[in-house]
Amino acid sequence: MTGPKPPEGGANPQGATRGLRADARRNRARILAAAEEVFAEKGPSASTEEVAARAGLAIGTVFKHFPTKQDLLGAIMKDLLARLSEEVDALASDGDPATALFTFVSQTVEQAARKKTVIGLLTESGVDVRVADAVRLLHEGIEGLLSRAQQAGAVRGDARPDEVLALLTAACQGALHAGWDPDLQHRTLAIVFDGLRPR
Amino acid sequence: MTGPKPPEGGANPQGATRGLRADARRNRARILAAAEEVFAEKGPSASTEEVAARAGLAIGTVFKHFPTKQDLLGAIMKDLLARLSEEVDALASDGDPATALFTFVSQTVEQAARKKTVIGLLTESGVDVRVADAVRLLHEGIEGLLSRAQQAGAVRGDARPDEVLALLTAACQGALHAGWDPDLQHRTLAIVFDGLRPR
Amino acid sequence: MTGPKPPEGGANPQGATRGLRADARRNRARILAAAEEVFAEKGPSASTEEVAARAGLAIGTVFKHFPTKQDLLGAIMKDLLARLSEEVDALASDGDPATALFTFVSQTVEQAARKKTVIGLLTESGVDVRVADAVRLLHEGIEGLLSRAQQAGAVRGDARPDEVLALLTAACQGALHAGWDPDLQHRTLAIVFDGLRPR
Amino acid sequence: MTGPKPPEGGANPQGATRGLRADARRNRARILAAAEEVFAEKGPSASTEEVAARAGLAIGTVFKHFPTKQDLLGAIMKDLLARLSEEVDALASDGDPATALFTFVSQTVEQAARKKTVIGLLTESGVDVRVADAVRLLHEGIEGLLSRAQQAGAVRGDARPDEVLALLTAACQGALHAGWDPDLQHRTLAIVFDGLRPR
DNA sequence: AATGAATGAGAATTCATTCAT
DNA sequence: AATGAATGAATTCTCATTCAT
Repeated sequence: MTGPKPPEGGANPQGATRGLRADARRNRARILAAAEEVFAEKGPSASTEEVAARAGLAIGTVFKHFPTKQDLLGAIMKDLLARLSEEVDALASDGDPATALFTFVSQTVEQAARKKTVIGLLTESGVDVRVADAVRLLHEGIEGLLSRAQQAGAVRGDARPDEVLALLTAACQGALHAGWDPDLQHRTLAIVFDGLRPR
Repeated sequence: MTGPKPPEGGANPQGATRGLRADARRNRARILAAAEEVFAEKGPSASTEEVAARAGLAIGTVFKHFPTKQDLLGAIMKDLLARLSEEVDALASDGDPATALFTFVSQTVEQAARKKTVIGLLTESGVDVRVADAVRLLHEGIEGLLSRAQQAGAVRGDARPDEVLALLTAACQGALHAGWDPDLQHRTLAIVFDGLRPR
Repeated sequence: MTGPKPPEGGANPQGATRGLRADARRNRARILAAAEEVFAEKGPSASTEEVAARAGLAIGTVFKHFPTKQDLLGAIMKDLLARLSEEVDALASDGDPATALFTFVSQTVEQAARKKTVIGLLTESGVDVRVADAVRLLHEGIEGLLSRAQQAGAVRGDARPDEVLALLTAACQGALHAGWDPDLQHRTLAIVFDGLRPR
Repeated sequence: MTGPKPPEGGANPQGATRGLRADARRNRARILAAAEEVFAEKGPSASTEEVAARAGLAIGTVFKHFPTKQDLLGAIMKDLLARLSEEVDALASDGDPATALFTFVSQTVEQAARKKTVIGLLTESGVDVRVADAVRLLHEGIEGLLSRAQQAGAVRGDARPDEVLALLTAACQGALHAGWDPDLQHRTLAIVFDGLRPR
């Protein structure tokens, strides 16, 4: 036996894609993109078949990459959370501490509305273990943003991270499901931010 | 031929129950109650069969009253909106203008969390005609509550009804899907309310 | 609510069919008959769809009666065992003790070959609880037949019931899967019966 | 161009392995061994993928050697029959004529039970052409064993080879599917052997 | 030759909806 | 009006087989 020859994938940040052939990795990404779109538009009860069609792949390929629908949903969340964490980190390192938190929230809500992502599912309720780590990561990132904003005097001292996350998810949900237009979105967030400022 | 005995179409607020025999009206109510519970617990993808079982009726009876599942979901929403409107009206007539709006919001969010009702669907996106009226009614009620609160100086003058509704639905969604515990719910709403107060 | 009106099914021996409407009971029987044929011909991996087609019913109907394929297989076995037990009882009450056991075995093997039933699966290995009772019943019946035959001096005294059942199932399997012709079947059983006689 | 190097088609008993490179021949053997195990454990509906995994090879390699699953099953049978024929030959040449037949049957049944091989499929019904030769070979071997035993006075003169094969397959099936324990197996065969002895 | 990703037909199961009783 | 059995399309998941690497 000559043994398998994994294309030694160098330093790849996406753990799940390591050890996959180039084409498989490409398809995996396509599936995730398609799934994010489809589930955002039709909710988590959309069919896996439709995800496959949107990705331009056969249904079997989707199930080969994600053996159950739950796995697929979980992978989307993990991906989404990872992206948000990156944004948090970016803002934390080069943003103005006084506004970085608000920028992050605005940005995320806008994205939720625009890309109709499944952020509504990105919370701790019903999340399986595989996603839990990613959630914790985001928590910590927000915690950092918040404490900086508080030190800068931009946010009241008694606000806690879980409240910020609650407001964030609520706003995303609202923007997503109730179809807020940009103006309404802006005005609504203005009120929320006012609530977060020191009196 | 004796024919059915419509109990005179007097002034019956529940439009859909006019012209039904007493037992049929009772069944209709039972179905709605069961459906609200079931869909709350398992989401809108729960089966109609289960609704029938919970109501102690045969599946055929459910479909006799609500020809499609959509009709059933629509009826629940209408019911829910009607109940909310009633609460608004009650608060408008005998509540303290300065606090009635906040009370209403708190109350509604708490209910959403506790009863896990389908309030998430109670927005204008994707609402069929039959529910539109009920939504408008709630809008108007909130408008009244808001303007009173503003006149009493409890809420900033530049807040608009659609922002309040946006915050309400967002909070309900958050409470519902992210599983806020009572404490988190309270603290989060406190921030929102602070944002609504005059500076 | 008027409540369901089960057609008070009198004295019905088939426990599982009690409380079913006449048409449902008829269909249940049709499904079992079709399933017995199909699984006998193609083995247990034959599709439920084919069973439905053979029964002239929609696939949903089959799954309504037997929620899983396992349930269907289990029901067939139970049925088959019940039928065998009846034959044993009949032979025990009016047959000649000296020959009843051999008659039963011959008869059963012949039937297995002719009707291609799934008798091969009628053993204790991998049998779920629902069938266990039926198996026990058959055991007891054979035990009775055997002890009578021994008392009549037709069968050696040291033969045990489990050996008889083993020979029976083996012969059925052989007849079924190896396609014994009537002559071969007869000659083979003659040898087995000789082995069971006192020396 | 150098081309493949067929290791001269000398006198190789395993027809199918002629003309294969050494590593390919090794893989073929590995696949057969894995397949025998897997199909024994899970029945013929086990997946080819699992066979590949057990063999430590890629699925493509399995299909390269055996273009269809049927081919794989057929090859296993042929292998098994060949092994049985060898045992028959060995017993015929150095065993006691009076007991060789019984030894062979006992041995084979025990193996069937222990290794849960696919012997159940080793009969004439549904056997494809590729296996037919091997079956014929076994027939002849048994015929030899039987006539010797008859000449030695250990088996009744009127027993015919097809009866012996029928009893053998039946016993294997029984042992395999009904899960006979060693004790039951022994007692059951004792009866069968008694039936084969001269009275 | 070997690999393993992709394919897509097929299988089990669910469920909204219809209709005979 | 109510019942609940039947329907069949849709869905999730499996697996034999093909084929680009």
